[in-house]
Amino acid sequence: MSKVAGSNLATAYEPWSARTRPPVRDRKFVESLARGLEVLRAFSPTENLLGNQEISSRTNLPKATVSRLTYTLTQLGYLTHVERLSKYQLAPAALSIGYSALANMQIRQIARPLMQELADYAHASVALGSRDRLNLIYIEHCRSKEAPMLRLDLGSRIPIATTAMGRALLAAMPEKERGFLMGHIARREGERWPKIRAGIERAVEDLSTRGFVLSVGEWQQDIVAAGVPMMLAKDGSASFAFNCGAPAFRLSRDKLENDVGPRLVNMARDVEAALNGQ
Amino acid sequence: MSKVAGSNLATAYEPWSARTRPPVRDRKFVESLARGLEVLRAFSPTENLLGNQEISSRTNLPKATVSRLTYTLTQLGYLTHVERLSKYQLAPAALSIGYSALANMQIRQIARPLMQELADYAHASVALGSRDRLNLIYIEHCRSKEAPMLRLDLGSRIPIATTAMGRALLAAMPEKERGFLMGHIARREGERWPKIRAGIERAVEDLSTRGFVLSVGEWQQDIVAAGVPMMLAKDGSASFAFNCGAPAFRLSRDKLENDVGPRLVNMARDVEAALNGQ
DNA sequence: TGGTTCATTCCGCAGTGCGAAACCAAATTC
DNA sequence: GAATTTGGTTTCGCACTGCGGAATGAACCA
Repeated sequence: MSKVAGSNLATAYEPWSARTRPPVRDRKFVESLARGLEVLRAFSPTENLLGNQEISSRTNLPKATVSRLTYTLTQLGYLTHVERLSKYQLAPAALSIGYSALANMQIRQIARPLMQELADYAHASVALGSRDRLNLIYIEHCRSKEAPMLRLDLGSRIPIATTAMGRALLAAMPEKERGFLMGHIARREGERWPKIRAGIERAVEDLSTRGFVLSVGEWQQDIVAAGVPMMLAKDGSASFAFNCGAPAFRLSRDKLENDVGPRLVNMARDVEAALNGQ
Repeated sequence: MSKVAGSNLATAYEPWSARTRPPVRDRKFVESLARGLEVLRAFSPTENLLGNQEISSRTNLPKATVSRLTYTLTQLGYLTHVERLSKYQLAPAALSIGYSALANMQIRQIARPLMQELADYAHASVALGSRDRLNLIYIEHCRSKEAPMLRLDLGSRIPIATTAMGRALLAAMPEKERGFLMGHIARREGERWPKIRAGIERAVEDLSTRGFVLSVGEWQQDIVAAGVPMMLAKDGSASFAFNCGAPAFRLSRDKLENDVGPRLVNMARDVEAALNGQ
């Protein structure tokens, strides 16, 4: 099945923005559904209030189309129309979808206790994420009691290119797929690309030599973290990654490299084993 | 604007299932988007793995259509196809939408500390929810430290008809809208309707006399809770509700009625004031 | 009053999305 | 191992949906 049209590569669908018009005509693909979802995606924690115009420019969809889509989404309760300055905002219905997703992932139940254990041990934050386009989405997150740090909740998106978790995933995926994603990242980052690229290449290196990768202040100033991938299927689909991180002053690089990193690797192996055992 | 087609009443869109074919032809409404989203909604924490057939029956969409929609949603990363027994499952992308929704609601930041305070005081759970069709969706939730109880996470759905939170909302909405929703509930509940109806009517009564409503074991055996509505706009849109609940053995009915309930009302007023102050 | 900026609505047409039915594949049963 | 069942996918021709450029409307501003 799925003789997939276009540039699909293990569902590495384009992260545009500019949906370059369907090069092949795929009779199975429902365009207007995709467009509608693209509208929902245009919203983010920082860009939370958007007018039709803005949505239109962010998604590259014609104004008239956006108007109809927002109308529909509002009818259905996924958006609310803020009269005051006629813009739209995500509404609760949008939540309900996502959270059914969370409830289903048995990987979370299995991983959580182990993650918490490590978090407590390292006085750090341990998270589990999965890729979505060029981001990672947190699907589980444990923090140590005494170190309430930057609060990333379930569902948060972090970039794939500069974070430990993201690089772990990149480093672990098939060459070809990585190349594909890197292409997109490059296009997006422009200026900063060479540096980012170096980081990724180091990650590939690190992963093969020590089993985990690092990000030391490369995503957020003063945050250090280690990352470990976990590929559940050999084809690269169903892939997750863990990170373990903390503010630099709380977690020395030495400890990260020689203690926490290796433990994170073990933890990932344990989760993997438990999952296969199931 | 929004000379709305069909039976829309303050976005009280049908909770079907059976989308009775658009009686009026609404040129603005994008049907296939609605259908695609309906497919996503078919999944729930309990029904987490669905095949095309099952989706088809749950949504009343023809097989062929569902096939195309699931194909599309999979392409986009909202569903994953579980090879093993060819069914679909919600994927992380579904999460990311919901998360952005949460992050935006300033009501949460304002309400949280007050909610936590009450939760601690009452050794109970305090939640804030908003309506979505015939459910409520938790958008904030605080529990007392020493009473880890049934774990309802953000995004959980609870029924509107039997819970304190739901009835609070029902009781507070305009007569006409309530009637409309009750019609749907009735149709859905069949047998149980008379009892449920009585509960709702008592809620209307309770709300006007004491400002809060109760649900004593009517949703879950042994769970007692009080509920208070909060209407932000006079038109009934943008409406939320709070609850405060606990296992029966931990919270006596007396305390609920005479202490916790009134406090919950005060809390809601405070939040309201703070929001208007903003 | 004329110039901006946005949203909505029009309207004719292209082509998408539809869905009954045919087709397949895998698992069961006889 | 043929026949049935159960689900998923594909076909195919057509209706009508959804499209989008352009016109219209509605605020706001100077």
